[in-house]
Amino acid sequence: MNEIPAAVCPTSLAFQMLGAAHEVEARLESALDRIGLSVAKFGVLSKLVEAGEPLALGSLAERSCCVRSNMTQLVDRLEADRLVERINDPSDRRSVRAALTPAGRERHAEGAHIVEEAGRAVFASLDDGERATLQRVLAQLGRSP
Amino acid sequence: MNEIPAAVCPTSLAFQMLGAAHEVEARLESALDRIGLSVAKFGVLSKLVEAGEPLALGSLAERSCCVRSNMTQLVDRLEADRLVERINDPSDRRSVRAALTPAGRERHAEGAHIVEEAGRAVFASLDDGERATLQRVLAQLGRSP
DNA sequence: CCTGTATGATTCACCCATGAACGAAATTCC
DNA sequence: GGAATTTCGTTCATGGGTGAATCATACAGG
Repeated sequence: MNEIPAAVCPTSLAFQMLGAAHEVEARLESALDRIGLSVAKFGVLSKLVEAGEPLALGSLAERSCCVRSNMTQLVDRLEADRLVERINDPSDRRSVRAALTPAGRERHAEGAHIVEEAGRAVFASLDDGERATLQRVLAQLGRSP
Repeated sequence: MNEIPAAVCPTSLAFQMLGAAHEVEARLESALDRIGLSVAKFGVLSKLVEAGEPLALGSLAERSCCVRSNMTQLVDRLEADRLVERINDPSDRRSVRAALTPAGRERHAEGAHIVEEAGRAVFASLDDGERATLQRVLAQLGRSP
């Protein structure tokens, strides 16, 4: 059976995708909430850990695929949490770099653990092949635009 | 090749999924923006069209998988756009029902057209089999929790 | 030099979403 | 009938996101 799959309605597929992603995000969000992080905050910490050095807010916004004004506020909150610090760039006085604090580095490590767990739970109902297919299809979806 | 797919990292898969959904949502959002709608507003109009009758805000919130306070504001904005109207329920004076206006019904029809187009464009890089697989995997993801 | 122009961050107004607190109305249970 | 409880919508504070406007600084070209 199922040799000739019926054409999939693009509208319902799109909304199904948004719904599923909403579900996944809610699960990560509630897991991270246990250590006072959000998906957005964890994302910023990850970028800083990856980079291995303080990053200008604009660069951070670009890597996070969001606008600069958003990063301003996100870093405001992260700074209030004492997880990052703003430092001035002497070589360009317009620029402000976000630097991880030791607490930020540590919180990111805890977050990475939690996200790994939560991710595993979310995709537990899929077998290895389905996960690989999903990854391939999502990547394809990102490449075309 | 690829007989034994490497295990997929759940963290990166989760973030890839959020990123792809963000992309899809942004495309729908920008398409709907041309007629002054958003994905959230279109969703509410759709629920009202489906139901074929005015719906209480609580019921609308439940069908949209969001909290009631959110629906209050969403209906505020839809009412400001003259696309829905609040009507009192004489049989339960606590209840407020949202009713489509003729403009709302018409705007929904335009939106449905636009979303269909945009959805088709978004998934254009996938073949029929991939779309069917994606749908199946997303459904599976939603069933397990 | 100095006058544009481009770029970095911020502020502001807005949209969407959540949860807690609240008042009003319906229900339940003496 | 009246007290306690539940349910409905709203309001408020907060978090996360966008785009437009603004200010300071850097970087041209004359």
